[in-house]
Amino acid sequence: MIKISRLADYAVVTLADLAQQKTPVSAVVVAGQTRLPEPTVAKVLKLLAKAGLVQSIRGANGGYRLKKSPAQIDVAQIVTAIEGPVSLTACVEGSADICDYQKHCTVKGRWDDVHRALREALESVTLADMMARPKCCSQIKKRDKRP
Amino acid sequence: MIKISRLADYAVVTLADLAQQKTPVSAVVVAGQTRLPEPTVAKVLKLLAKAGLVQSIRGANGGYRLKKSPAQIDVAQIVTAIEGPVSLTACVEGSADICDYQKHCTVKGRWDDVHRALREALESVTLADMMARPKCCSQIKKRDKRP
DNA sequence: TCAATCCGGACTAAAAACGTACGATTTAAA
DNA sequence: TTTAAATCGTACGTTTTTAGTCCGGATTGA
Repeated sequence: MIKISRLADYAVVTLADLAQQKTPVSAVVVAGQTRLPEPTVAKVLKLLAKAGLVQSIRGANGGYRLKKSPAQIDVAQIVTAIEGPVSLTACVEGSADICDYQKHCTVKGRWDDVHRALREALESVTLADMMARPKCCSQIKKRDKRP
Repeated sequence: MIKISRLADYAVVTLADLAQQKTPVSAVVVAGQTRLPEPTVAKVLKLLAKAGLVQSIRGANGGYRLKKSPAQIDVAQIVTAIEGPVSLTACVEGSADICDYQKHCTVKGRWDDVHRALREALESVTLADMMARPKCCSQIKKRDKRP
């Protein structure tokens, strides 16, 4: 299935946590609040900082804080920060990559439309959207373990 | 990066090839025409048949043919046939799966919007769209081999 | 100075994807 | 009726990707 990595999922949770902080918080604190493993949170925050979504403050009392408002951060940015550019296949415009079958490929260059639609979809949902509290349900959902 | 599997990519090429055939063709023939590895093509065709996108005809002179017109087959169907239901994370409505952090997760259930946008994006492009010849470029694009 | 904190890369282990192979089943044609 | 051409289902080994961990170095406030 098409999916994003767990790390990108964590990134959203991490950013949502940061969005609720007034002062910079360390990776350890974020891990504690989100219950995510510390080293992994640290890794995610590093990637987010590199991508410019959060600001890192070094030294004692340092930590991270959002660099933009939640409404300015969309899912595409988050995913890109963690996993690199969104691209479904190797055969994407501008890609330096090339598949071996290109010579005989009849759909050459035709993934671009899909790719564009996907990117727009991811850009249409912001962090603020994802933080909006659902009115009900989620809290009371009962789940089974699968076999 | 968000990406689909190579198998799904092959599926598109395979379907595009089938779309140009008048009579049923075997997996071996499709492999020859597309230059894709035979066993892999066979696997892809099996999956496509199970999903109802192609019709399989067993026995001598058997093979596969499209069950719908290229305009009726969208990318979402193809990807779903190969990789199963499109879902970005475990935390999707209706999923039997559950992540361990759900109790403290502030974005619980909030991937659904993204998920929906993504699915619509994939449904908006059909096989017919992907087979439409680009007016120019693709054919003459020169590429380098990668190192 | 000292302690807290980020930085960057390297490394290991686990999971998924890929490609392949094989025996069973079906069916058209000889 | 026999034979050959196909698909079907499953199982397996390898490769690739992802997740998670760790450590030494750099930065900064107290």
